[in-house]
Amino acid sequence: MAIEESKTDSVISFVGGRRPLYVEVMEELEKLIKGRKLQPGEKLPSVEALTEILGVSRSTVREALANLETQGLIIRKQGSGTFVSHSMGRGVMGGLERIEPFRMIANRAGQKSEVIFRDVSQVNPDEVLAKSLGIQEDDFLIKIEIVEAIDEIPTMYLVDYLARSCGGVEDLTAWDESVITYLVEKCNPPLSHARTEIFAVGADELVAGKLGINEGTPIQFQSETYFSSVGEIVGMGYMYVLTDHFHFFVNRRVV
Amino acid sequence: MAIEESKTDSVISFVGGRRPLYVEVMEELEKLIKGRKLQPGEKLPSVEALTEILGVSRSTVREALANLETQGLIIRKQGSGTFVSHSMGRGVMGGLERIEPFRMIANRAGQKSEVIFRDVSQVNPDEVLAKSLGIQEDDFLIKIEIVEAIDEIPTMYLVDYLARSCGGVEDLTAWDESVITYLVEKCNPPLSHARTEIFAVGADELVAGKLGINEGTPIQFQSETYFSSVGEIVGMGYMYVLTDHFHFFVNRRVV
DNA sequence: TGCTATAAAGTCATCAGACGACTGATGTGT
DNA sequence: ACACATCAGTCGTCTGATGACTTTATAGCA
Repeated sequence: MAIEESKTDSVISFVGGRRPLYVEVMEELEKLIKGRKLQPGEKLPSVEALTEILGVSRSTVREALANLETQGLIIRKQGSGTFVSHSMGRGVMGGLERIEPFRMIANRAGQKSEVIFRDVSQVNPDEVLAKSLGIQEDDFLIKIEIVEAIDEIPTMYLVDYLARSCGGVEDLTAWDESVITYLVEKCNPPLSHARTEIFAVGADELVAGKLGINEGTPIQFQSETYFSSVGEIVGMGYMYVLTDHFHFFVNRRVV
Repeated sequence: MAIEESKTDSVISFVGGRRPLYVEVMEELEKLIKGRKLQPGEKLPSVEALTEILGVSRSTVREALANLETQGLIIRKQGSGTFVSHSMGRGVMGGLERIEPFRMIANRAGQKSEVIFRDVSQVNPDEVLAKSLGIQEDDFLIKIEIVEAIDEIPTMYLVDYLARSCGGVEDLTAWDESVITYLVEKCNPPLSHARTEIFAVGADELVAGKLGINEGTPIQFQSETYFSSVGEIVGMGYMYVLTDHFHFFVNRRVV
């Protein structure tokens, strides 16, 4: 079935129309699982049944299921069926292994995040940044500073540095969503993956001031490198998180 | 092609013989990528070519590729080809998103880890553990305490609690590799995935004593839940890490 | 009745072949 | 020099058939 035809035949609605069908199927099933229409441990409809329900072929269903299994959402058992993983217990959140706007993660955890400080400026990179991003020290970068509050408590101080190719100060100033969203939607090539290093440190004067805490307070420090879909480094982010009221988690899998 | 027949027809060698074929294909390709036979950014043989090379069908190759893409090892582009991800840059390390013995992670980072304290005992669960593991408080668990040193500096204090079904005190005492390895290789059903929550806290008296640091020193605290391949919780781990000499990182991906 | 062995149904795994859709390069005409 | 058409390569999707494994139902026997 061609994609164009399937717009009418398939239960699945196509928004972009460009993405592979199996991705749509994945998202559809993901919604069911995360929306608790399917309980942990529950058996999914058989592949045959899903082809009926979703209006796509077996191959497509199977490819979607394969991916969901790799993501740990489901477990397939030959001869038996496909089941929702028990690890999808409470909340079914995506962990740090996924790149998502902070606000989205917080919301899913049932907490309300709010930007209480934001500043965009143009700066020259220091030695470390220049080396990381592969540019000269007399080149410039966009610097975005953000302080987020969770339930009205300042919880996160975030500093992002983006390569010039991602846009100008005006673009980022005008942008009223997250930096992540900007990198994914407005950059070309778009943000594809990142590497985050995680430390525990004592808050220094700057951070303590931003978050309204005492110097030396234990705080989580994350250093993040942003990669575009072609593998270039497009930016770096530094994050200071007070884990008293909010914390991150990671879903891990045996190789 | 049946699995039995493919033993002779396929390039892939079957060790267990029980696992799905596409898993074998995945491992084969993974080896190529990690062994740097295929450089980051390099184009993989086409699906058609791979069916030839590996002696399996198109569907199987595609399912393997789908999974590898979800794992972030490769990127597929319709009409263009399949490419090794650039994130496989230096060293091809797995981050926290993969479950691996601590020592393996440390070694890859060029650091030498050593167990300087280890104790195995049998304990009753407290309320939290009993609830998490779904057992009674008068049931019992295996408790494993470990202190690891990196380059001879005590860096990590690890406490694991395993369900009784995983084995007895003797088994764990005799086991001279990591707890992770034990859960993967000796448990039935084996360890499949885990969820780790990450905090920054000040070291309490116990931890400070174990690691030889001052009370209140900023330290990373990880709380981990182990899931078996059938989705049951098989254990929990608590980890205190001094991030001065060693730290973890996470590879993140856009949806 | 109660147990066991066999049969059947259900489901995932794999194979094979076909065609559509997209990308990138090449070539052609203005 | 530029815009457009063409074409080969490759991934995406569909279909039908068969194998392997699990679970359930059934038949037979003690």
